[in-house]
Amino acid sequence: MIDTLMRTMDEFRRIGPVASNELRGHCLDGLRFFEPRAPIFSSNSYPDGAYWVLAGIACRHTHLREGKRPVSGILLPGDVFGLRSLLSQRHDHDVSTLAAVQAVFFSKDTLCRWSEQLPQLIDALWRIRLRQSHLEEHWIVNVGPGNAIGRVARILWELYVRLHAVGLAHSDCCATSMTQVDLADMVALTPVHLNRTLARLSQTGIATFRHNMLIVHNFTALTHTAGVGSESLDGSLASCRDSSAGTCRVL
Amino acid sequence: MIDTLMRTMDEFRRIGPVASNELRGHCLDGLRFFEPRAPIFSSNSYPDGAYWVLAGIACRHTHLREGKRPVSGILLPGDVFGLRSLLSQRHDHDVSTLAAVQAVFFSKDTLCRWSEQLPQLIDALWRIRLRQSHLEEHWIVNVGPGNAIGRVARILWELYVRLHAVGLAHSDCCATSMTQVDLADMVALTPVHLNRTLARLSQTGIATFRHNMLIVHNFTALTHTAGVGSESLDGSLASCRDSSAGTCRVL
DNA sequence: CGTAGCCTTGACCGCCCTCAAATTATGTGG
DNA sequence: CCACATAATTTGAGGGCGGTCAAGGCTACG
Repeated sequence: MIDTLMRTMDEFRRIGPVASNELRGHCLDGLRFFEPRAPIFSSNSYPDGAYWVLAGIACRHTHLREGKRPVSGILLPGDVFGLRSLLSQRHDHDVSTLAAVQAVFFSKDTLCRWSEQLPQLIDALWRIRLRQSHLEEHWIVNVGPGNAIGRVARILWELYVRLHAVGLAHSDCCATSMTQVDLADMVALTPVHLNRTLARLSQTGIATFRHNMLIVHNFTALTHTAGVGSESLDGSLASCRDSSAGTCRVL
Repeated sequence: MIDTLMRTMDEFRRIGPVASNELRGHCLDGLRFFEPRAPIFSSNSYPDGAYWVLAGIACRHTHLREGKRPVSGILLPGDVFGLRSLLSQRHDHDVSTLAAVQAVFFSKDTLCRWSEQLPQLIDALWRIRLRQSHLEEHWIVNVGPGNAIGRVARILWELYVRLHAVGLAHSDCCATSMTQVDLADMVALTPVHLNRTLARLSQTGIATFRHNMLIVHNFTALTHTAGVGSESLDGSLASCRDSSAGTCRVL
């Protein structure tokens, strides 16, 4: 598991054997476990470190009055969170698990030390974070305009592609660990209307979502329904990789 | 003008006199001008550098079929753009001016050189970029759920606060250089309904938007209408500052 | 004075929300 | 394994918010 993620990280930034060993060693010390449906970070608390997800599924969200709980991102194995909050000195949103999560904790001290001694590691983490930043922008573009079916298709598309990328999908089927209420929060629809929209996607033979399980019957149609942006999103998912073999540190 | 921005940058990251002079010198060489309503970056092109806005107003946006043009961020003096695209090797959205813009161009070579010799400068630029990242997340939280009046209030609130912060507002009045169509794209409403919503805000004595000019009559009510998130947004705007006086480079 | 862009207003309609209830999973203790 | 409680999904009916189409007014500029 760790090996797979290390290879993925290496695509973002070649970190070399020394840093690789340091990181691998830290994965043993800093490993933490979280129950399903448990909070990891809460808003307005003060961060003391960052996490690297090894297994499980989590999400970024906030709590609004009236019970609204908009979700602003999905965290899968290989993703990093808590990094940005270290700079801004405060969490501006919550992070909670959906499925049970294993994550490696990097304390602020550890990160500061690496920043001096193994800056390529910090660079790699930032590049991983950067990819999420791209996804967030697509989230703005897709959750704002567009009708219900387009937004839902967009989310299912992202789930399918990303879960596949980290090996959490088998053929056209993936376990999302999400309820329809979770999905509703992600696309800013009511659970009732989300359910109707899912029914439409199912009736048209595009995708089915039942019991936390997503089955994509027609990926081409799903991509098309999700609308423009999917191609570029595809690029975003693959991007941030360090094709220049890392001559620049922070760039 | 440059002095003011240099001071602001210094709050994000103390960069010292050497870097300060280097940056100031570069502001003369790399200065570029853009007409109002002109493109600066276009999607799917390949980036060769980043910009630091000295004067004017621009925005990030994309082009969707059906003429939709969702806006994902506003760029004001002091803001940085094009930085993230350098890492991902491709622009995933457009940047266009609203008002005429003066911006300093940093070529990829320059940034790479600084990355080696004056890393605190790169760090400062990233911290500035980071603040925008916070705003983007609030954009997701606010453009998604919530009704028209809340979304519009949210945008007017951000405009008012940010324009004030960079001295582009006089008392309760600011020139936004935006049409109602621009605003409509920012909140994902049709121009028609945006107009009605603005009328409501005007009738209730909260704010008026006419002829590119925003006048806030009741800031407290505007903040309240914009809803929760404004307080934390306030924090985001002020955050990312380097209160620890910069012992860590990238952190 | 005329044209073009922007703003404003009206009428109509459909998407999505709200409220409510029925039905089906999931889990827990007996 | 069953009875029960709780959570999640499904379906229905009705209404409001915001979209769409269209026409008219305002402003700027040549």
